[in-house]
Amino acid sequence: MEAVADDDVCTQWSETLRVYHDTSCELENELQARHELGLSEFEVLKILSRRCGDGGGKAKMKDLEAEMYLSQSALSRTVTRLEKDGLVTRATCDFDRRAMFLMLTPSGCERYEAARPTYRTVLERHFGR
Amino acid sequence: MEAVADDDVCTQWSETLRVYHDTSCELENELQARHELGLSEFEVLKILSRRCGDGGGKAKMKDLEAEMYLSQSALSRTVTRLEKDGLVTRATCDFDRRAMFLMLTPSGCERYEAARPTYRTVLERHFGR
DNA sequence: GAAACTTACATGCACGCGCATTGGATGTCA
DNA sequence: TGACATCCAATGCGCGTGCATGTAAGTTTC
Repeated sequence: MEAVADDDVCTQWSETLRVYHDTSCELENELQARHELGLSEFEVLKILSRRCGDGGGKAKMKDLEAEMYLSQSALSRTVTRLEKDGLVTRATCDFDRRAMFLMLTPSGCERYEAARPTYRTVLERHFGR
Repeated sequence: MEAVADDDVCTQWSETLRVYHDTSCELENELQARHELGLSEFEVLKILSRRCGDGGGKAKMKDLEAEMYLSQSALSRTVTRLEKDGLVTRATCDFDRRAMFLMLTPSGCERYEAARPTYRTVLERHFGR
């Protein structure tokens, strides 16, 4: 019974790999095609919109980093992209001028809300009932 | 009950993301540090070694591609890397000169066998009992 | 059997990632 | 106060990936 467990971990890993790749590819493609958003970009918007409900969620970079599976540098550039697209604004923090606050712009909020159904649909296709 | 299902798919996806990232990062790091192998490289060796048991498994590129979550171009380059390291050899197929056969070299076989315990250990740490 | 199509693999290219480093701000200790 | 460690974010760099394309070899159609 213990020997069989070896096969199990491989199988579980293969299955995880399959689900991850299928889902992330489709998410990436759909979000890009329909909303001009990468998956990382979307995830940032998602967290920001959760942060402060509606009307401009804000969060520090460090907090975002902790909630995402993205390195500090990758996150920094993702935010740069979002900022360039006008979906997010950076603001220095008064209390700690090393830190940066992020704020969702109205346009960012709008884009996120538009993309959310696409996101859900894809997830439901892969995990749904 | 149906409304809750929406939360479920997100949760399932988050969980998949977490497991995938944690596991693949650790696999990548451990394989690289201990055996100078990337995860993609290892997966190719793994399939090849399964293909024909011991003594030089061989397979066509197309078959490999079908078994991996890797684009055709990425696979081609992965094999180039493996070939450069002497772990694999390319051979043109007599019957179809477009196709390439891949063969595990003794060195490749050895490297794979050495790396396998590392691979298993990591998987067991993440999926085990 | 020649032209049109398809298939297998390699390669140019752009992009996003992680690692390491940098630069500026903050905290600490003597 | 001055020296040093720590922290936050940005950036240089190299790498692996996917997409689009190129090239050569097989297949189909007439």
